Amino acid sequence: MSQKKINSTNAVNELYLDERCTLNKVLKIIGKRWVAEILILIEQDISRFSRLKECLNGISDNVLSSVLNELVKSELVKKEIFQQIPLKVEYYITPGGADLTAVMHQLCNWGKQHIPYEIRIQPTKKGPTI
Amino acid sequence: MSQKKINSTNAVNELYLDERCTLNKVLKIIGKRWVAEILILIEQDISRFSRLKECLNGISDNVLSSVLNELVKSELVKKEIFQQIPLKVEYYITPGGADLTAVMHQLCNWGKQHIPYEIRIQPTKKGPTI
DNA sequence: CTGTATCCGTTAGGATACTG
DNA sequence: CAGTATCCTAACGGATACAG
Repeated sequence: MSQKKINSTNAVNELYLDERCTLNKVLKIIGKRWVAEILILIEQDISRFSRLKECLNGISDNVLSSVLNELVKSELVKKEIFQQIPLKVEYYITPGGADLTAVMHQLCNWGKQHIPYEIRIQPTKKGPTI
Repeated sequence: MSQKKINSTNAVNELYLDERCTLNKVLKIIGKRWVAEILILIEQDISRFSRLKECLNGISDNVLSSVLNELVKSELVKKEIFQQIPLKVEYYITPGGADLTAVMHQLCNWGKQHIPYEIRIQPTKKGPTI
């Protein structure tokens, strides 16, 4: 990274816009439904497709599949395929993904402090909660 | 005021995630387009509707308006109306909102470290001077 | 100046059936 | 077991006109 005149309004604005842009990219990845849940489940060693589906009440195959593909593409998650019968696939979190979940846990803590409790629906299937 | 179909799978899944962890509620608020930018602009004392619109290249009135309403409703932002002619309104961040932007800056830092550089936004319009 | 009302195209999310 | 292919609908984001 090159040194810049941090005092100039120009440089400050440039930095700001750069930041705004990057933050946008991050939120575009993790801001979609199911993504945060899935990432944190994988962080907690729920590594199989079927296991993830068990933990996520109501998700359909294609949605889980597409989210996993996105996470792999974004390099938050690694996919390992074992060529066996029956087929076996495992997902792991990457170091970058783990860094991200750390911040997401802070987001979650913020929510616990600032978002009021509203409706409670019935407890759902087994699986670790965040 | 559109009413939601509460028995659709879509709404059920949304509720499920909301209940499962507040993280999903948080992301539902800040994960939409423009929301993060607007919140950070308000944090940086861009308090007027017209000023925000200037800073956000391309946003339309109704979109800016609806995002602001959401932020007020979520108590991340306070709205103060001065009954004058012409009308004057100011938005400022709440303590809870400020806490949230702090975490958002961490998200942003994560992005800077882990998201490869692509396009950089050109600072065409005048932005805030921090 | 600060919005709301309405309309409209695009996309995210989901149901279902099928495959290696 | 671990997906993909299709089709479908509701919600989102935006354009425009107008109002307090």
